Amino acid sequence: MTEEAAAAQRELSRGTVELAVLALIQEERRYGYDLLTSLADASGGFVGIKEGSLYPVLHRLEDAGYIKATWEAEGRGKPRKYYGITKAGRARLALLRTEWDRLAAGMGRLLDGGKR
Amino acid sequence: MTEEAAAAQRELSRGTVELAVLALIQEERRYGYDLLTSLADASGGFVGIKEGSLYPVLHRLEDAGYIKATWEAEGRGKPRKYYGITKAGRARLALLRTEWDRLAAGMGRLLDGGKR
DNA sequence: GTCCTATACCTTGTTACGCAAGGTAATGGC
DNA sequence: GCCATTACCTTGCGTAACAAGGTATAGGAC
Repeated sequence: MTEEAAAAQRELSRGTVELAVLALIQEERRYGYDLLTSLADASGGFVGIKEGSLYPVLHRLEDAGYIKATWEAEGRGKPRKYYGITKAGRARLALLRTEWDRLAAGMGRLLDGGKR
Repeated sequence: MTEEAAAAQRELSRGTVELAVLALIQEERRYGYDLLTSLADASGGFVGIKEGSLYPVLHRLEDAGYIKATWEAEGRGKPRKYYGITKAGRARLALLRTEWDRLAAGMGRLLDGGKR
């Protein structure tokens, strides 16, 4: 992957982070550090996020009441902060999902027009 | 459309503006003011852009050598600044299109995983 | 025993995108 | 004469994502 392509990917994926994070947390409870790899995996490597972005996002989502954290020390290593989705989070996820579908459809139509 | 949904749409569509604009200009030469409505139309209303965003984007694209402007006064009204795509612009468009496809596929996979 | 790596949390400062809110100017309808 | 529309533009703002750092624990390498 060229640097230009990577930059383009970064730029395009702006705004998808909240949606991606919520989607993963809804699937099952997650902790931050896990999300770093899970995000890349679940999207096939095309939705990434860096540490410096992730934690602020998680705090933002928690402040908004979309996710809720509980500390868990299971003996191993440092204790982890697990996030679960709330009822409001599910509603938010549904909304973002809808808007994403619309955007994807809109872009598809737009790009398709150029091909025809 | 609620304000929340509109905000979500704005947030998600960040980074798609350059791609959308290039796609439309590649289709046929366009001037700025026309793009304001054409963009919304071509995407079915789900990719929008405001004046305050459009002109900076056009200048950015022109500075980068992706599009090229020519003034045309066809008797009617104020003269228009028509933009055409350059060779570099076509390459850029292809790259963005590829990255967009990947992002859309990645998000699709990620969101699908949550549904199953 | 100490060092390095991986795990796991976090913050501060920067960049740049897109928007809101303005400004300028020409045409045409009423 | 005036207002809406077309058509270009700019300045200032909010904020998202990143880069680059910091803290701390556990476990393996040597």
